[in-house]
Amino acid sequence: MEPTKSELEILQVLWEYGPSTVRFVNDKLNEEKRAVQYSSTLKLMQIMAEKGIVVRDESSMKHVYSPAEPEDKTKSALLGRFVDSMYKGSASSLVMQLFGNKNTSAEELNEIKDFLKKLDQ
Amino acid sequence: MEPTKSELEILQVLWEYGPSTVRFVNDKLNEEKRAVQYSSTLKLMQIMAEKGIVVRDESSMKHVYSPAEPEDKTKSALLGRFVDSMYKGSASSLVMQLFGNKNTSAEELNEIKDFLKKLDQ
DNA sequence: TCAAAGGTAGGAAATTTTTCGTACGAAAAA
DNA sequence: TTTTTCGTACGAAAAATTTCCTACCTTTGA
Repeated sequence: MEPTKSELEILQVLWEYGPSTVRFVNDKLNEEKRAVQYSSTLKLMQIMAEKGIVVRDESSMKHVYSPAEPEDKTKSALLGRFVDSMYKGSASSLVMQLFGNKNTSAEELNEIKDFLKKLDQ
Repeated sequence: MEPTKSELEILQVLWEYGPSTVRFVNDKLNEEKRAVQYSSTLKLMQIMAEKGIVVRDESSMKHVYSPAEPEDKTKSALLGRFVDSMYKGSASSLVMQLFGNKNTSAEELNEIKDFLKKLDQ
């Protein structure tokens, strides 16, 4: 399913730190993003569990949440949708825009060149 | 400002076909996307004008709407935000994901290689 | 033992986004 | 001229998202 903006923030915490409790996620959100009440984060994560975006381990009192899908799969899907809607599905258009006007570092550029070389082999 | 999903659909019509009336945009949405009432599209475009996302030419009875910002600028901003939030700002990560698991055509790949070559010159 | 701390559940309010009904004016056609 | 068509304005409803209050249960520690 389609994570909303707030849900994506939560997913990002789970991706970065692995399976987590609501308390942990809420702390990270407050540290890294913005002020948000514990019960808001709780509610949102419960909703995500209902939707099947995350799975919940209830074996202990402190429920532990994990992404239902692998990070890569979700990111790929979101990226794909982004390319489709913004660049009519043209990945190359996206890349050109990325490097055409953004000040992307030479380092980044080299990484990509290496990567593309390896794709050929 | 931050276009919503529906607003983005409207922007895309304006980008593709140039300055347009509500009627025209509404027709395109119905042809290309989904059923939506004329008055819904009208309302949305009026809101977008209030927000400053589009500008409205009221000189004729049929108001003509245009994007307030150049297509590239808006797309770059959105893409930038996407990279920041999804790939911690790493453009190369994004590109690798794009080609790592999606079935991107060889043609697309070549376009990008050519593009990168030109960037060096 | 029992108070305090910390956990979940759930409803409801607030906000944002989206949709549409209706009023009304201008233009075009009969 | 009169009717029909086509346009905007506006309010409000509906839907989706986000936030928080409160109840209540479990664990911990004094």
